[in-house]
Amino acid sequence: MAERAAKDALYGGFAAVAKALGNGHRAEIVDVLAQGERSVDALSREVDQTVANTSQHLQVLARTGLVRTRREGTRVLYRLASDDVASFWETLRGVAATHLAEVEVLATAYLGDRSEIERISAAELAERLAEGSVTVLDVRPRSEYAAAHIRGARPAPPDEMAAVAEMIPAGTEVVAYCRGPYCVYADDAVRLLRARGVMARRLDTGLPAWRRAGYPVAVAG
Amino acid sequence: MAERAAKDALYGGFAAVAKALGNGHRAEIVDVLAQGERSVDALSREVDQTVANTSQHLQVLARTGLVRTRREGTRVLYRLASDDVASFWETLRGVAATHLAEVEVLATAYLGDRSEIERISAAELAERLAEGSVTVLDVRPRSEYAAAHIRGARPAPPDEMAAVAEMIPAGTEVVAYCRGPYCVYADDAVRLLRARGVMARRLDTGLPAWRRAGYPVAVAG
DNA sequence: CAATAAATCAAGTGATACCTTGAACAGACG
DNA sequence: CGTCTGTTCAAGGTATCACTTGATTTATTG
Repeated sequence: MAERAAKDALYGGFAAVAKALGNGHRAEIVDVLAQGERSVDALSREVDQTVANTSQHLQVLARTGLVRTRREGTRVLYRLASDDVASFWETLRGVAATHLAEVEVLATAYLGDRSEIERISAAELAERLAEGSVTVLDVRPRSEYAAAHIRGARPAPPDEMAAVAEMIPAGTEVVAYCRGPYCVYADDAVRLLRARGVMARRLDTGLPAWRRAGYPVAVAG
Repeated sequence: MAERAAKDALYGGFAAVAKALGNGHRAEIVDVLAQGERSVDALSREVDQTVANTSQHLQVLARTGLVRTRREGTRVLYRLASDDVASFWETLRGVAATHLAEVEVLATAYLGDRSEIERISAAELAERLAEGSVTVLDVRPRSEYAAAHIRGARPAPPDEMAAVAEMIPAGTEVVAYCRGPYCVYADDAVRLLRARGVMARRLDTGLPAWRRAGYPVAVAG
C-alpha cells in the first residue's frame, strides 16, 4: 500500500534527526555548539578530531537542519539552528542518564566519584543570587565567560582556579558552574574548595540551560 | 589520553539513546507504545513488519533502557520505560518538524493538505471542556478509548465516524483527537464534519501528551 | 598574481546496521 | 506428553556509516 510507504518515509524523517545525534562525536559537537558558534577548525581541536572528519559530521548535522553556518572571511562558523536544538540535546542527555545504566558508569569513569558533590538547581541559585547570599564562580574558559555568564558570577577559569580559591574566605557559600552537568571543571572546583573548608556546590546544569530558562545573564566585563 | 577515551565513551553512551530512535521503524514502535503496552505480535502487525524484525527492534530499544517487558502467559508485553521516553519522542518529533524541511513534505504526502484543518491546543481545549462548550470525539480504535480517553470525550472510531457525524447537530463545536499530531483519523474527522457544516477542529497533540500534561482522563465507560 | 589558511570534496576501507529466512525455545492446553 | 502459539536466536547478504588520506575549492594577504 502506498500509504504505508508514505508513513514509513515520514517516520524515517523523524528518525533522521535522531540519527544525526546518534554518533558520539556529533553529540559532542552539538554540546560544544550549545556554548556558542565555532569555526570548523576550532571545533575539530575541541573534539579531538581531524578537520575533515569534523567537517563531515557538521554537514550531517546541517543536512538535518540542526546547525546553520555563516561565513566570516576565510572561516565558516557553525551554530545550532535554534534553542530548541540545545533543549533537545539536553533532553536526550537526561533520558540517557535516567534510562541507560551504562551512562552512570561511564560518567564516573570520566568524572570520578561524584557522590559527594552537592548540587543546586537553577531555580534555587537564582533565588540565592537575588538575595546576594552566594558567590558564583564561572569555571569555563575566559572567552566563554566573556561571551555570556550568569549575572553576578566571577570568572575562575581552570588555570586560575587555585588562585581564586585562595581568596575565598572560609564560611562563604560558593556555587560553581560550567558548560553543563558533565563538565569536569565545576566538579574539580567544588572538590578544591571543600578541601579548603568552603561550603561549595555545583549548579546541576550549565550556562546554556540557565540562559534558556530565562535567568539573568551578563556579557563581557 | 585516557581522559579523551572516557569522554568519547560517555558521549557514545548519550548517542546510543539517539541511535535507538534513529530508525524509522523503531520510531514508529515507540509512537505506538506511547499509546500503551503491546505484544510483539500486535506491534508487528501495527507497524507492518515481520515478527522477527519487530522483536529485534524491540531488543535494541530494551538494550538502551527505553522499553521494558513483562510476561503474560505466552506473550511478552512491551511498554515504554517511563513518561520521559514519550516526552523525548515528542520532542524529537517537534524538532524534526521545525528543523527538517523534508518532514513537512513527507507529512503532506502522508496526510494530505492540512492547511485548512484548524487546531486547538490542549490548554484551550481543557478550558472549553470545563465550560462544557465543546463536544470532543476520540477517533482512535475502541480498545484505546477504553484504556484511557479525555474525560468527557465520546468514542468515534474510524468505522463509526460517519454514523457519529450524522448525529452531530450543525452549529455544535467539535474537537477531534487521536494518537498524536500525525494521526490521519483526526484530520479525516475534521474534514468530514466541516463538509457537513460543523465547526470542527483537531487537538494539536494526542492523548499521551494530554495525559502527561495532567489534564483529566477517564477510563473504560 | 602567487602563497597561505580554512574548509570541503572524493575515493577507499573496515565496521556496523537492517532485514530475511529458518530454526530453537518457552508457556499453555488438550 | 505432544501440539500450538508467541517470541527469540543465529546466520547471511546488502547497504550504510565512520574514518583516513590526499586533492580541490574559496577567500585572504603579501
